[in-house]
Amino acid sequence: MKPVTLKQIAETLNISITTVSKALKDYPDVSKKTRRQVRETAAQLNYRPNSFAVNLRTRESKTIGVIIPEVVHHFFSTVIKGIIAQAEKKGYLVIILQSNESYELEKKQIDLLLSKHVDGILISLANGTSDFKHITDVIAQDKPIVMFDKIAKIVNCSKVIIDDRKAAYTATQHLIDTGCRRIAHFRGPLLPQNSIDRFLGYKKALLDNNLPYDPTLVYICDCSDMSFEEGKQNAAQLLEDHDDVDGIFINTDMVAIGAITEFNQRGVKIPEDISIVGFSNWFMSSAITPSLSTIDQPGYQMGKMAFKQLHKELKAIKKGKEVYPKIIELDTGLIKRNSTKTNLVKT
Amino acid sequence: MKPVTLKQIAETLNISITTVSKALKDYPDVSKKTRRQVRETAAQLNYRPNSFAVNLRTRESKTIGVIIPEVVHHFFSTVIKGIIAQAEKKGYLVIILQSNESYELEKKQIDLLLSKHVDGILISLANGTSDFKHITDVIAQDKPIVMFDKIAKIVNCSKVIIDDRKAAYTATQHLIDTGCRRIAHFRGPLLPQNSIDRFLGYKKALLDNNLPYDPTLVYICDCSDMSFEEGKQNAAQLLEDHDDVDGIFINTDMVAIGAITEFNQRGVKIPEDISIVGFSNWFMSSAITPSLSTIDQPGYQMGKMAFKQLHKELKAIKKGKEVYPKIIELDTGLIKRNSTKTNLVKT
DNA sequence: CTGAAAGCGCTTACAG
DNA sequence: CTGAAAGCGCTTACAG
Repeated sequence: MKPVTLKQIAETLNISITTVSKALKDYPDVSKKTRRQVRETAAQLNYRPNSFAVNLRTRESKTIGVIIPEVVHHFFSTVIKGIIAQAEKKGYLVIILQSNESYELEKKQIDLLLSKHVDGILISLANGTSDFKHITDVIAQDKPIVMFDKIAKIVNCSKVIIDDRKAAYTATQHLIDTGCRRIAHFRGPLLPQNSIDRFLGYKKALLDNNLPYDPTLVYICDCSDMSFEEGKQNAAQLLEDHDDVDGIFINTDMVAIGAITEFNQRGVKIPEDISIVGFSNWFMSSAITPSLSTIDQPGYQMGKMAFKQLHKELKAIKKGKEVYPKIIELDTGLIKRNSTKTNLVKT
Repeated sequence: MKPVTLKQIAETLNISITTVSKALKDYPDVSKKTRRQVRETAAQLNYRPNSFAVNLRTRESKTIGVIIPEVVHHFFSTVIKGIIAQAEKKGYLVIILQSNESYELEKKQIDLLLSKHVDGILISLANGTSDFKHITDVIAQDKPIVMFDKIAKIVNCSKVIIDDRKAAYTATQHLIDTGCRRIAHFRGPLLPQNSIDRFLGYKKALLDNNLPYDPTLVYICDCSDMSFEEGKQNAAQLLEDHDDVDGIFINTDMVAIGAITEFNQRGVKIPEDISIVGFSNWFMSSAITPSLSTIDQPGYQMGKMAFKQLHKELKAIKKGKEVYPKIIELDTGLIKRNSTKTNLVKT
């Protein structure tokens, strides 16, 4: 069954293709009667415009691309959900690609999306990405690109982020406020801006409270598929290295839950012996025992805002207006649960 | 900066567009010299074929659509990962839509994908879907569609599934083998085939072992966002209704983990008082205490196979061959952990 | 080995 | 109010 075209509608009604096209697009210069006839016939024949032809003419695909390091990830899949929902509202379709944290793949995928002529791109950078030419190339082509979560400060485009430094500061301050004095940090990989910022927030909180910063208390984890295991391993290592630690601020909930599991198995009491604050408010954080104090990271909202900003820029470009990159910072909150003690009165 | 076209390359080299096109596509009837020149110029100008024009001519978009009930879901996001990985290998891009378990949305999304002229569709049905005209319409248009996980037996298309009934039977049998005699079931919603099949497998295992089937021991949960909470609630309700239950087979791990959490809080001993088997082998199942015995459900593999089958059909259709729907059944396995007792010798 | 021409299905400036 | 015509960028059957 061949798809129905404008031509067929035109022939059926014995009028021109032009008029059919106009009638369907509600041009004012078509008689009511013709318009009605055309619409009826189109419905009857189950006409669907051929989007390739439309795209070729209008130079719009009504499709955007999303590149994300990892799909199987609660935070990222929540962001995707936000993007898809918002995009659908505005009539956009979403192509999803995953970089597996690889710079090479990310580069290829940008190329792929560009050759598919997506209208714009949403990206969260791979951990391995330290060169940004593939991104600036997109911008140079006048295609809007919006970064979210894992961004590059140096690239001049819109970004949707949280204030990782501030959030980490709050988390660490909470540990201090509840009596911790020797606080370790399980950080993320070295390159990504957000793991750097969380580390800096941790450090600043220590210094502002006149607590010494001790680099041997900082443990790195890749936070990839194995992050639950990494949490267990780091926790075990920490117990071996330092018997005086009384608090840990952990880069991400999954790792924190690994650590809690390890401590539980070894009979280390949380929060009595060691208090823990995680990051992201993964739903399992409230399910584990003890429940995990953590920072709430609004993934759905982030996806939604990222698309909204992209859409704004899309519209601006279409009108030939200048686009000014915008940094959108979403609020985070500290969620106090049972892995930290109740606040002490500040002295 | 306007995109480079074949015309520009042709003008640069003072040859025809035809020859440029042929040279880039490795047609044999182009001289080596011309081919080299064209390739060089194309690279220099950073030529990218306009996919709309190509699609319009070739009637292929090299894009497929995926409709899934929920993106923020460990099993489904794993399937998506498998689909994307396999599709990328074959040069296909993947548009992802989520039905939120709504039949109405699902219908609209099929329409959307069709009007975007995706080459084929992969779908896991919404819980609410009981009419399949939107699916058979796709098939009638000679577009291949492959169902996975949540399928409709009645629709004549390819499907990638597991044998839910058999897996549930195995899970229930394991409870019986380890000494349980009064076994409850937390099942999924009423419509989806896989929750029906899991229920039937549970029932059959009871009957085959001469254990009475008691409908009051079957609890329903929607398994939506709230499924962790549902597990807790059902567990609490079960304790109130029946104090003699010694085992539960639970439709999905997330619900099972909710139940475990509730039992832990109430001091019900697992597996001594109540044994539990879940379904899906979510990674948290091995993290929780006690770790959860469960059925391993190969999500990545399922996504991979679903795309592979679609791709096969795409190629067949292109060659004008007949397509024969195929049912692909993936293996599952019982994973014994600490929420069930060690096997007793069968009497 | 090269190229002129038709055509994919649509949109839109222009003429009447 | 209607329609002939050009053109988006490509592919390919055909002629030379």
